[in-house]
Amino acid sequence: MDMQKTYNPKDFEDRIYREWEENGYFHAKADKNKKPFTIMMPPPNITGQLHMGHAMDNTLQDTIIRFKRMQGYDALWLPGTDHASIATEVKIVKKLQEEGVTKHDLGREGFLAKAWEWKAEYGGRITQQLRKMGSSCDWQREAFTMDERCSKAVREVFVNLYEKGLIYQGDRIVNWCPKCQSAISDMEAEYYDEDSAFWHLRYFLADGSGRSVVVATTRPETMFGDTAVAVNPEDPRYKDMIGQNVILPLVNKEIPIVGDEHADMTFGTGCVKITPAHDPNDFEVGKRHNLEIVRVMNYDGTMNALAGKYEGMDRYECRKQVVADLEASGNLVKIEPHKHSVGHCYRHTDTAVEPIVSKQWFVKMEPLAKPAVEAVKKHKIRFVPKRFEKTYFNWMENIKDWCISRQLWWGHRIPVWYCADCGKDADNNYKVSICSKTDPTVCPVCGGTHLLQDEDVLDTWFSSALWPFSTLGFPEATEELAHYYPTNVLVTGYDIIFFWVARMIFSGIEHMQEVPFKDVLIHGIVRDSQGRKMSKSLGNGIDPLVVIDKYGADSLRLSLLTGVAPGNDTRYQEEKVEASRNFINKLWNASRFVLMNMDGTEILPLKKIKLAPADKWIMHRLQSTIKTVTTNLDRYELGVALGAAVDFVWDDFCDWYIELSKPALYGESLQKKQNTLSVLCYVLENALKLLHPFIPFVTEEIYGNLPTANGTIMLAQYPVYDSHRLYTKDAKAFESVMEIIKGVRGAKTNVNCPPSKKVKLYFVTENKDYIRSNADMIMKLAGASEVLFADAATEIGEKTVSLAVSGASLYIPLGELVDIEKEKERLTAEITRVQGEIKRAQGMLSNERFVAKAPKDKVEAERAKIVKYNELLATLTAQLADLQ
RNA sequence: GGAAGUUUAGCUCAGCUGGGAGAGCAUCUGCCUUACAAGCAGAGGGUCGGGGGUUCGAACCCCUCAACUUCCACCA
Repeated sequence: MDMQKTYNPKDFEDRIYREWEENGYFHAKADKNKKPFTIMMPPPNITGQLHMGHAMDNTLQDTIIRFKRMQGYDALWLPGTDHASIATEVKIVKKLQEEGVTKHDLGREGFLAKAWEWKAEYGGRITQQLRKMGSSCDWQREAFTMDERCSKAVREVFVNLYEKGLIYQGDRIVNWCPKCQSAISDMEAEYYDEDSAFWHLRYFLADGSGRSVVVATTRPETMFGDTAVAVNPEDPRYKDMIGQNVILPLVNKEIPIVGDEHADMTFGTGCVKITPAHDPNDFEVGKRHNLEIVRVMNYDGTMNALAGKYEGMDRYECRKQVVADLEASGNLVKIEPHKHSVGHCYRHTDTAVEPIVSKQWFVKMEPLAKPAVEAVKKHKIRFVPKRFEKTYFNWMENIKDWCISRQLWWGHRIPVWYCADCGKDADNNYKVSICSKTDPTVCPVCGGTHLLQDEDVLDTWFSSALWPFSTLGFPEATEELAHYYPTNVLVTGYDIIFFWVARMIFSGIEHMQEVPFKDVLIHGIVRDSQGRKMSKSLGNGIDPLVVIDKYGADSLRLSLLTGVAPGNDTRYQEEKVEASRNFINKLWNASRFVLMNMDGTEILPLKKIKLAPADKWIMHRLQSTIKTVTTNLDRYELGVALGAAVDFVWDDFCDWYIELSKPALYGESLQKKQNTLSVLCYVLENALKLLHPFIPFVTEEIYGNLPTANGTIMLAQYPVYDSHRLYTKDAKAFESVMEIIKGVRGAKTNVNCPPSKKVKLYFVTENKDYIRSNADMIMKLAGASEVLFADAATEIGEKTVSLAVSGASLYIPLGELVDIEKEKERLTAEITRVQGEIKRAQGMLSNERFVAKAPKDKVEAERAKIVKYNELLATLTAQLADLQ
């Protein structure tokens, strides 16, 4: 036994992790004789390192999976990382920029080589961090969204969807980031309010009548792409102009006035310029009226040849110039200040996205969304907490097609080839395209060999969506897939429900014909101590590794789990970590206490011990704690579960039981000592097991020192709630004495009892008779030899005993036992309550429909309640009469 | 415009299907007592955001108002 006086995690955390990993304790063997329990780790992006959010996410998962593993499940927690197409590419480009190189300098292949180097470095860093946290994942099954396994799955899924007609290519308005030079999905655009203006422009009618319409726009530079002006067909102001032409200023082009519902009579001037190539609504209007689509901007945000003399100008510069020119030509009516929100690229937050028409690949969502909604409605998937189902439905029921192509290099390349030999059609599209699971070499039409693969890569979420099965070997029908799929629970933050959770659900249903997980545990985000989001720009992020270095991984984990409720945000505060560390230190020292008193005493199995009342009491408390912790872990109420375990250790075990055990440990009877030590050992061992999922390192370390451990490892077995071990009768008796003691102003005991001294028990109370009548019990339980009374608090000091007693002492400063008036009040209230219950039950029973229709056991339960409460009422009334 | 969440002690937060207002930290008092000063014993501190309602009984259910946060949609 060589435990140090204070807990020092650095002494053992790394060593213990190494032992776990080297001995393969986290490897799930796809054992068919065991029930599987599976969690897929949300793969962190390889863009950098883990932050507090990851720490929280992984602590939750680790706690759950350790719990299940200890319960005997074949528990698989599959780790991995995400290539994070756009995010990573942006980072690499930035790094190259610092070196003075562009990605085009390197070329596609050279760039990808750099990307893989990046992956090796950052991916490795992340997995090291996970180990530091104590994450018990199965490293032998580690996956990466671009490894062979996952890429194969991506290919399979793409081709399947393509063949079903659920993937199509089309010209659509997409959010275009001029900096990434790529399309981004609707969700990747972030909207911020910006101060801008409404430019009111006058367009004259072409008939020379001098009549005009005024359109209001926030993007005057797109006017060159205008192919119509829309007015509401019901609008009396403009009704008669529909069908006529107006002249587009600066370029003197004639465009028609069309009638369309899109124009809101009450908004702006009621006239809208229609620019189908640069606005999603206009695009729709254009389709309805068969308008030409004129794109006037290049993909880098500059104007193209169709903008005439403005060609080559940056979009904002062009805006200025156009406005100036319009003013000069007298077409600018007014400028109205206007605040509106503008989409920005989530990777380049300083860059406004440009809605722009371009050819992209899409997934048709409607047929996929439907069964995905059903699955949740039919409770095949359960969100915890439930309210997030609403968020999910809201999105799924209004879903738009998913733009999956990105004009990037880092990612899964779209498995579509074009035949250069067959050439292009009038619309500049290749005549022949081939979508295939294997790389084609010849054109099936002309037999030519000049095949060109589509340049684009897939949205990074396309591969993440397949994570629950791509990692298990899909499309191969592997044993793992059969055993572990569907997984049990997905743990993630609410910020990612749309991006990821929803897409995994419809992907799982579509490709595996089964939901990917049964439960979705949604947690909040970790904010800083002032409640702000942790972010790079604010510089308020806390590095989990720094915290671990100072306090140890267990303390961090504990602090992240204390008091959390599913779905709620938490704040990171160093004081919480400190408090957690203090608890662990308490546990450490309680363990030291037990081990120090061991002196080579043989530990007996509980069956062979005649338990003293206090022993039975602590066993009873242990059992009910096990029950609370287990049921709450199963409900994903980790905060509640942890709270119960901590309270048990600190309050019941340390503050009471250890104190109560001292007389026996320091007393003369070897038998008593052995018995007590055995119970101490038993309770400690089980407490360690209870806490192990939360704080794995320290519990493992202490466990290794227990004589009962015998070199075994903690993972053995989670304590099982066992009603036979409840010892109800004695425990209840003891508890009632505890009540007596605690009830008198929440007193606690503290025993300071050197060997072979007798214990005197002092009470200061006005209700001596009550104590006397219970004296025997109290003495027995506390191991005291005498019960004495002090007449006043002064006699034993303000608070105590150390003044009054030399040698052994157990002090219990007491005040009033029970305040009679208060007790009367309490009884009266209780009687009212019971009367209420009876009334309620009678009410229910008098309801004929209830009696007729409700399940019989419910009706019986109500009858039983009436009997029970009537008895209770009688005793209460008697008690009240006693007091009078 | 639509939706969700939050509001409980000085701070951070628990409080499960309505039934005695809780924890940690902070503050104050007394203790280096032989597991632990990262500790022990005790104390103070809350009209559970405001108002209304249902109920024998409301932090919890219903209505309403207020403040804060978040998500979605729209923004010519």
